[in-house]
Amino acid sequence: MTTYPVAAVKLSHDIIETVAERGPTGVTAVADALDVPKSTAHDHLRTLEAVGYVVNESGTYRLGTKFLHLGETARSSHELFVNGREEAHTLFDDTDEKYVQLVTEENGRCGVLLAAGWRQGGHTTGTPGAYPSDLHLHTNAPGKAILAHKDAETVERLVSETGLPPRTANTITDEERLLAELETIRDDGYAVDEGELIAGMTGVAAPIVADERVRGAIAVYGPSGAFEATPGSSGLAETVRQSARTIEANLIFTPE
Amino acid sequence: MTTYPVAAVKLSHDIIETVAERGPTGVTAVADALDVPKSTAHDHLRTLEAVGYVVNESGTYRLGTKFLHLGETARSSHELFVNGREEAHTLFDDTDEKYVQLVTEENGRCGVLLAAGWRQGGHTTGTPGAYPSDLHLHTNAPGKAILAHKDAETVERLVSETGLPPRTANTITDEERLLAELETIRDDGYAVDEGELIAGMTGVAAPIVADERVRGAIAVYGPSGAFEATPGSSGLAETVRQSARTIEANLIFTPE
DNA sequence: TATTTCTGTCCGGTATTACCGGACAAGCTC
DNA sequence: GAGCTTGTCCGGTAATACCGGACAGAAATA
Repeated sequence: MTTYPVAAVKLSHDIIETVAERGPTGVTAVADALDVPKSTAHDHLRTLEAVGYVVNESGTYRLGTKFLHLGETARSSHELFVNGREEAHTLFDDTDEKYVQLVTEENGRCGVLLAAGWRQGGHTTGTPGAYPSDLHLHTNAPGKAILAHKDAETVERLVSETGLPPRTANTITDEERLLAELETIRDDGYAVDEGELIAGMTGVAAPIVADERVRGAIAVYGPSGAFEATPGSSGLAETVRQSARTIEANLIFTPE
Repeated sequence: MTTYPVAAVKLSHDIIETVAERGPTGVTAVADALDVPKSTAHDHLRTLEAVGYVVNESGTYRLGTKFLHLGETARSSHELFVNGREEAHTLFDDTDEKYVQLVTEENGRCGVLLAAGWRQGGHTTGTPGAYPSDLHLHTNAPGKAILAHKDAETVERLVSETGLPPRTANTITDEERLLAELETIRDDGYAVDEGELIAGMTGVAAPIVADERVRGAIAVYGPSGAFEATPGSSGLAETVRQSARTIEANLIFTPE
């Protein structure tokens, strides 16, 4: 069980999460949802408002745009994003009608740095779609690609800590099968997800390795119907691997 | 002086802000920057890590991608963004080589919901550039457009609370002049910023009003040289106003 | 319109806990 | 390998986060 040295911060986090889930919410609704006194919820909301994390609009609270600022700052300071953003967009342009993600690892979970995909109307806005949170590594292609390049003991530790919770019926929940698949991924140089994260969605991902360390992975996702029987036999897997290599080169050749 | 009912949350906020400014930072650096004991900084960083706000990479801490998720959630739940996003991109496409922003008001500051502008390489990524934080309303075009449609007492309150801090030499710092300009903005239907936020950058903004209430503003910015002598005489101001009207219509006609 | 029942906000006491000094180990740089 | 860092951990205590209760105002009821 993870512990929280500063309990108050954990509560504020839960409140933010609640407001995020419910959209604009009142004090009592938040208090009820988290089963804390109304006054406590109010204390936290007031501080969160003072620092700009939430906004008070005549009684109801919503998330502030400060998170957009922080999110942008977070990824702009990430060398994988800086070195991979352009190539990810190139890959996106090359693989029509699919989604492209640039993923790193954060505390044993997937951290999505870039998600291109949503085409709005006619023109490509290129604006990201969803930035999912709390994605376990074993549930998707980029996560597995990352996992495949970790030491055995790290994998063991992660599995024993968090287990292998399923997302769909196809999610790998058996450790034996996971380890076998990681072996395959190392051999092939890419990972495949056939409806393991989202039913009906297939993905191909290639790991990004630099200086003997996995820095993340780049992935292409799309409706399963849009893929060849085996993504490896089509050129797609190789295309994704090429993108990964380009980013690896950027990482290595970039000064600092 | 604003007060913080839960001091611990305020400290965590300051730590996040510090990490945001400095990029990947160690415990001692954070502690020194905020003048708190190393152990206290560590306590907070550990909790922030547990909730996913920061990531620990072998001793140094960086911001987590969770902020991207929260940022996206924040604006997706905002009716101005939902109803204005497409029109903002259309406006962006119509006004080449400029920046477009969709702005709301948050606690007397500007909240940037959408910032289109950065063209990467040849293809339009449309991906947002900067999401600035802590922008006072009087320092820029969309802010002034919003301010112009607030009650006199609200304006008075905001000015007396925060004053009129300058950003550049052109920023309005005199209350008389501000009030006069707000009058002009109401008459014209648009606001102009000539190097008041950023030296050498000119902007035109139109307020977005629905149900007797200012919901925000939409703005076009660009290098001052790219603008006609007076933005009003060119068609630009009218173009921006049209975009604002379209968004107003979306806001009013959208169910709920 | 009067009444009831919500809401969000505020206050002050107390027991919890956040803060802090100090100590440890591991990774640097001379 | 010595001397410096660094990040991490522990436990006591004084500060404070939490909570019950009370208030005013807005809806919703009648």
